[in-house]
Amino acid sequence: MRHNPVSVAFVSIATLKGHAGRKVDLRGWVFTKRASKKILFIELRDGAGIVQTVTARETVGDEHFTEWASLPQESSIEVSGVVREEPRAKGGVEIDVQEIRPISRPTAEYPINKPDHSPDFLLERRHLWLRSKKQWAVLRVRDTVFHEIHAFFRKEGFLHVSAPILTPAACEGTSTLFGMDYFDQGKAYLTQSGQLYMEAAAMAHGRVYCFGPTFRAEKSKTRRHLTEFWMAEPEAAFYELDDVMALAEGLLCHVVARVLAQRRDELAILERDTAPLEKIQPPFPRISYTEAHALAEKAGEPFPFGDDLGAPQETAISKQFDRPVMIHRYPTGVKAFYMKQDPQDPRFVLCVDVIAPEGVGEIIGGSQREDDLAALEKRIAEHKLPKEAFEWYFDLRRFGSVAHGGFGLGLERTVAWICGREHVRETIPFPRMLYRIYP
RNA sequence: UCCUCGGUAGCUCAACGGUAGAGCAACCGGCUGUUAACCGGUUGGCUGCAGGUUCGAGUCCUGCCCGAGGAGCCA
Repeated sequence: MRHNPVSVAFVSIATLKGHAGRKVDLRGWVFTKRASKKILFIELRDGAGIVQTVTARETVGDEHFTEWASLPQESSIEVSGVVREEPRAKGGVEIDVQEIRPISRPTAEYPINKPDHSPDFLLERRHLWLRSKKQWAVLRVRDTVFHEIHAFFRKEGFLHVSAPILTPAACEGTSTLFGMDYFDQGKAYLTQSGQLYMEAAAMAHGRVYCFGPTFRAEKSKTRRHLTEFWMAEPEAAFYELDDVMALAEGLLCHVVARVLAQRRDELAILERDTAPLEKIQPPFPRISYTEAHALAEKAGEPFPFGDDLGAPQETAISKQFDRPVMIHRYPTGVKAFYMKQDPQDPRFVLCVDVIAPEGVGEIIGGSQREDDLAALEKRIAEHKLPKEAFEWYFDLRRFGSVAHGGFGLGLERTVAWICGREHVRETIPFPRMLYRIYP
């Protein structure tokens, strides 16, 4: 069935408008098909876009017409035809087919054929689900978010530094880690944060960030959790909490603006209302934990003062704003050991959580770090963490300690928010979750 | 780990304790500038697994398996 390739320049569907009136060669997959006696419509998908092809029986003859009309969904094909401007078509152009050359016919019925499948069915076939329109759009937005996070940090003078994936011990000592045997040196773990290593790198380069996969072995079963997800973690020397908040605000505004500029079509495919995204402009509201506590109470979601905010509280608070909310200065007891105590009030630490609007929840967690050696050693002891493992980390305070801080941004939650997706599992190509590691 | 809900045709779901059904998909035919096309027909089942109650279980009971949502934890 494989034909002899001739020296033909294949055209991308994304650039078809510039070829109006000309004959082109395309290649891709049969996305949808509607056939009748005289006319055949095949939507061709080539990865860059989708275009409807039109085949007339009287033009191509009975034999060809019958053969091409029988091509099942997801057959791979080459198409030769003339580009015609067509106001009735979705993309403004169509292809008048002269020839279709099948490359490979499916050997079984394509399983994803109607938009009424359950999440479990689709996740089991994630390798095929990626081809469908909305999933295609989500990954393109994700690509832009990924790229623009890098672009923003470079613009702000941050150097990319890769953090290790394998680590000797818990970074934060809170979450459960994926462990493995590491030769004769005992256990190693998949990283849950590159932050501590970024603190070291910040003392070498001033402003740094890492952006890589992160692993949490927690048995979380919610639409906001994955066991493997991607996190961007900037860290900067001489940064105080206000600087950390300004950086987070700048990053989110930059990313949203770039997605709006570059991914209009994809957001339309996702039926995402872009009006809320247009509002993502500085300044974001900044409220203290104490203010958040009062706000939650007023919104009918009270919780004990001193406790961490739960998902219902976060949702209730974020509903009262039209842009991300920064909640800062949480009680010491509910936050990680490395966060610096507030000199104004030692009951609190200099941290910030950024809650995305529209119910997605926390997308950023950050803080100013404890830069005083004695205070840090005390916190390590309070959290019952093994002091020996942190000797290198103490060195950062022994040799020229300075104020510094940073945050972690969850890529999938950010993409879920921007794309208006219910669940983070749709925002990563192959999600790893509590009960799923296939495909 | 806990709470709630679910598992029936390839898919999405119905079915009072009394002969397992519809829509979609697939296949065949018809028709149409179609676009979640439409119309007619055909095919399609160990009702998650194991036991129990009953004249009779998809339905009731017990245990297990699998999944979804939420809680906790976090990004």
